[in-house]
Amino acid sequence: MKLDEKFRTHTCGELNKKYVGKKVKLSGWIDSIRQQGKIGFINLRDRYGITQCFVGKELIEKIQGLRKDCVLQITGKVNARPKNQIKKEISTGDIEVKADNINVLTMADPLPLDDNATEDTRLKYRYIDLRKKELQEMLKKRHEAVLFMRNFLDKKGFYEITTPVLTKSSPEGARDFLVPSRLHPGKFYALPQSPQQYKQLLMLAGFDKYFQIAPCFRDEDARADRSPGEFYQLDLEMSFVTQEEILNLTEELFIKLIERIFPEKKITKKPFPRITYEEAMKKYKTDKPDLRKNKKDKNELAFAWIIDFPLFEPELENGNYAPMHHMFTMPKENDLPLLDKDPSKVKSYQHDLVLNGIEIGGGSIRIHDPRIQEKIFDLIGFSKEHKKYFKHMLEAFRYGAPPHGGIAPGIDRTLMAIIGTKSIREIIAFPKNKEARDVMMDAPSEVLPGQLDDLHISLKKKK
RNA sequence: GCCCUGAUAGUGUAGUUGGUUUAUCAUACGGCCCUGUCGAGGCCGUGACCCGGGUUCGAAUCCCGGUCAGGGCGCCA
Repeated sequence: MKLDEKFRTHTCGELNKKYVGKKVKLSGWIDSIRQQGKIGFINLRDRYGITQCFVGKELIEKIQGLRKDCVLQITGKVNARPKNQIKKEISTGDIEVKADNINVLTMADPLPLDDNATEDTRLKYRYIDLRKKELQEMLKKRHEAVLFMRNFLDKKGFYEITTPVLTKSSPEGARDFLVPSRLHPGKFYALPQSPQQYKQLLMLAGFDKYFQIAPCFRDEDARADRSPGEFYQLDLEMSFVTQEEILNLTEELFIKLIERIFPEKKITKKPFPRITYEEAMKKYKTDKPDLRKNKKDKNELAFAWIIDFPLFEPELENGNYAPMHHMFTMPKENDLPLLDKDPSKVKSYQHDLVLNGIEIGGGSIRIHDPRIQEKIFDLIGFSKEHKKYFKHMLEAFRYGAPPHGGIAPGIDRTLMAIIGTKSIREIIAFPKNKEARDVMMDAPSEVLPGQLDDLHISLKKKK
C-alpha cells in the first residue's frame, strides 16, 4: 500500500515485529490516553487498527489536555514490547511506537456519547458511532458483498446501467415521493419505487442482461426489517430467460457470495428448497417461512424459494383485482384462459427468495405481450386516467418485446438476514428512523425563504 | 390513521404504591497524585427529573394533553 507520507508512512493496524527499529509516521484518532506521572501512553486508532504510542517525559507537556478522539500525527521509532507486555488481541500488539514528535491535527470536544449510548443517541451522532469497530466491520462487509455481486454479474455478461431517479409517478403500489418541477409549474417528478419500468424497457432495447445497485423510494412506514423512505436493491433483468434460469443464477450468486464473504455461515440446504405458495400457506401459515430447525444458531442460513403465487390477491369488493406482486407479472400460460373465467385461480411466474423467515427478494417473468398487459390493467380496474400513465409502456411493447424476467433482492435486508442483526439500521451507514426522519441531519426540514418562489407551491402545514 | 412501551446530569442508569431525596451508581468532564500503562489506578470537585396543564399542604413519582424515540397493525404494485 502506497500512502502519502505527508501524514503517514503506515496505518495504525500495520506495524509488527518486522518494523522494529524503523522510523514511522502515524495519523489517527486517540482511542485512549493514559498518563502515569511523567510518562504516558496514547492508543492511536484508524480504520486499520490501533497502535500504542509511548510518550516520554520530554513530550509529556505536549499531551496535556488531549482527550479521546483528538486527531494526531505521531512520528517515532518502532520498539518491541517487553515479553510480559505483549497484547495478542491486536495486530500491533508486539510493538509500540516511541513518540519523538506529536502534532495535534485537530482537537475534539468531549464526545456526546459512549459505548453505553442508546440507539436514539447513536443515530444522532452517527458519524461518531460509525468509528466503532463493529460498525466499520459492518460497512466493510456491505462493500465486499456489493463488489462481489458486481463482479459476479459482470463475469456472467451483465451490464450495469443506471436509470433515472427523477421519473414518473405511478398509480397503485406504494406512496410516491414527489419532486416539484420548476420548469413545469404544477407538475411533479416522482422518485422511483423500483426501476421496474426502465429495466423492462432496457430489455426491449436489447440489453439482455442488466443489473443495477438501485436506490428505491417508497413513502411507507418502517418495520424492524424495513427501512422507511429509501433502500437499495440488486435489480437485475434478463431476456430470453426462463424462471428456472433466473432462480439458478440467483442461487449461484448467493451461494458463492456466502462462501466468499461470509465463510463462517452455513447454508442449510443446497439447492434451495422450492415451496409453492399454497404449500407454504398450508404448512407454515406464511409465505415467508423460517426453515431453520435451530434458530439460536446464528450461523445457519435457510434459504427457500416460494413459487406458483396466485397472480392476484382475493377479489376486492368492487370486483377488481390487486396484483400479488406487480402488474407486469406474467400469468402461467396454462392459466391464461382463466383470466376471463376466474382470475382468482390464475397462477403466476412470481418467485420470492426467503432467508430465515425474511423475504429478501422477489421477481417474476414479465408480460411481454401488450394484449395480455392490457387485460391485466382491465382486471385491476384501471381507469382511462390510469392507463394514460402507462401509455408509454403499452406502446413500447408493440415494437418488438423479447420475453424477459428478473429479480430484485434488497441489499440491506439480505445483509441483515445473513449477518443476523436485529435492526436493518445497523447495515445502513446513515439510516432513517421509524418516522423516516434523518435525526442527524434533521431531515425533512422546512424550506429556506425563497426556495418555493419558482415552484408555484404553497405550503399547508399539518395540524 | 390505530395499539403497546419508554423519556432522570454530556452518556448510561437507580429511585416511580406522593413525604429523611440535599435524587443513586458508573462513565465522561475539571483539579491534584502517580515512570510501564493498555477498560490504568488513587483522592477531590462540577453536573439531571422531556414540555404544558391539573390534583395535593407537598409531584421525578398520580391524572390529562403534547413532543420525541422503539416495536407492532394498517400500508409496503
